[in-house]
Amino acid sequence: MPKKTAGAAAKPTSKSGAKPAEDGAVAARPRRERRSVRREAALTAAFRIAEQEGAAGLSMRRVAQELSVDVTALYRVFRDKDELLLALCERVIESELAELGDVPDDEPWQDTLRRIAATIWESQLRFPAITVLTFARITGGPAERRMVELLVDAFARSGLPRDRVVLFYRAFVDSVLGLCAHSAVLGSLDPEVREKDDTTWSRVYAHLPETDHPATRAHIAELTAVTQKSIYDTAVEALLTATERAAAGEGAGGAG
Amino acid sequence: MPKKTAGAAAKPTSKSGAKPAEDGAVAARPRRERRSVRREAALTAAFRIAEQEGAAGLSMRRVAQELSVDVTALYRVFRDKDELLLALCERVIESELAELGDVPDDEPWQDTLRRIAATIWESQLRFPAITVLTFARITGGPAERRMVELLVDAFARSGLPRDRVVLFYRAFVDSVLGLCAHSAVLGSLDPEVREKDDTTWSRVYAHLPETDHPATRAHIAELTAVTQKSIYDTAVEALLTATERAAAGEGAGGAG
DNA sequence: AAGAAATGACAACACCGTTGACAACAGTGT
DNA sequence: ACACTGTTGTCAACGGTGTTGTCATTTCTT
Repeated sequence: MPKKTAGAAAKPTSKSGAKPAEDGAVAARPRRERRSVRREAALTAAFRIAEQEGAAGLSMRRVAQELSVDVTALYRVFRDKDELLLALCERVIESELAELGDVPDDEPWQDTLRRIAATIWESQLRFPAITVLTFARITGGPAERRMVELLVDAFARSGLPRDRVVLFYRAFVDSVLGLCAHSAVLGSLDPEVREKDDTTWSRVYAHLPETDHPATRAHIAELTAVTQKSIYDTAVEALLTATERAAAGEGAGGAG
Repeated sequence: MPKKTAGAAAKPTSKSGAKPAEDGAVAARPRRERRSVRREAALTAAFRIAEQEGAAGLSMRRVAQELSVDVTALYRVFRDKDELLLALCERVIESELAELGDVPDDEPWQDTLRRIAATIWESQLRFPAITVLTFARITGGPAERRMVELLVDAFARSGLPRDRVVLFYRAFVDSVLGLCAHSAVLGSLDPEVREKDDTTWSRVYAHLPETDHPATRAHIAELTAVTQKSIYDTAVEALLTATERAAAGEGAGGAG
């Protein structure tokens, strides 16, 4: 196992690396800019690879090759692959925020959440590989923080008490991300495996003896016809309705 | 990429391999038994490895080593790693079915679904590595078929029309599996990364300037306190309630 | 110009999934 | 007893992965 030397995480370079926070060093800028450009280039290259060759094709060597650079040079910019993945995730959230635009003050919180859910779904469709690779990870970056703020604010507008706000907020985001990841896995599998899974329904389940699996057999047509998006929408609406009902109940009955 | 020769999937040995279905060949049994035993042993070994060393530690070589056998011998039993993973997934579903027991005829469909959701959650807790590895895959095996039958039957008992049955059924299973996978990822990460992600909330989000992220800041205590299980239960109940309401609506207003 | 810092490239390590060629063994038909 | 066949296991190897150490080169600071 390529064990990461956690002890070295208190990296000796961190002391000098922490310094650029002071804005006085104007002359230090050009270097930073160059490195930043490399970082951007690496990310866009990684995006293109992930889009075209799927999650399996997104390797450090492949990204470096796309930049006509040695692999190890990439490790000067990203400490490890995980950092690159989180940066990609951060970028996806940025694009989602851009597509989302501003949230009008008078927009109902349900509509805000519907728009967010739709936007996340679309970016999952665009970059399934990145969705599946960064599923359930936390970047801690500014874009993610902004997205969290939008979501928590929307749920807070429902009027629920704080503990219920975070409960429904987490149920919402975790479900949304889980469903997107589910769909993304299906969309980013090797074509061969993908076909295998896809046709499993019709191959296996269509030929079940009626005696053993009557319910499945009775719904086989609908099972093969249902779409991922309709499933997603159903789950999202269920969570919104549950939040609405909880808000109505708490608002009528209890404390603020 | 180690491309799989899909053409060879129509393997020439399949003709002779299909024969053992005939029970007349009694002498051929010992061979099958030996192989079956090896298969079982490999699966239990894989389970132990997955449980103790996580998803990253579960490799073909590692399983073979656990059996004191060369790696390539494993490839006589499992065509590739994917087949081993699907077999593991099947086994997990089997254990879930066993823990689930029989479904009483008079059990309300909501309770059936609650019991299933609880069982899936528990097995996710036990084997997070396998959950994350087989997330969103279809085994097509008997255990999975039985589980599908139980779920579809439960939703059918709600009285919804067939297309709505499969819609809510899929929304339910996909959400449940997605949420379990979400939690399993958190539970099966490298301890180092896991801690990084875990503490991100308190590290990053606790120090946000109030002006930029007021809603997040206002809910920081609740955000760090909420548990994965309570999130899971909230989502499950939301989906059940949505199904109930849909059933009530359809039953009162519309077609049968 | 001298020194320090950043950056890139080469080689290498320890893994991974997978395949092909070959040897040992079981049981079968002659 | 013999060759034949099918199963199971071992050895070596291929191409791939993430990652590190070492060294040279460029770039910036002083």
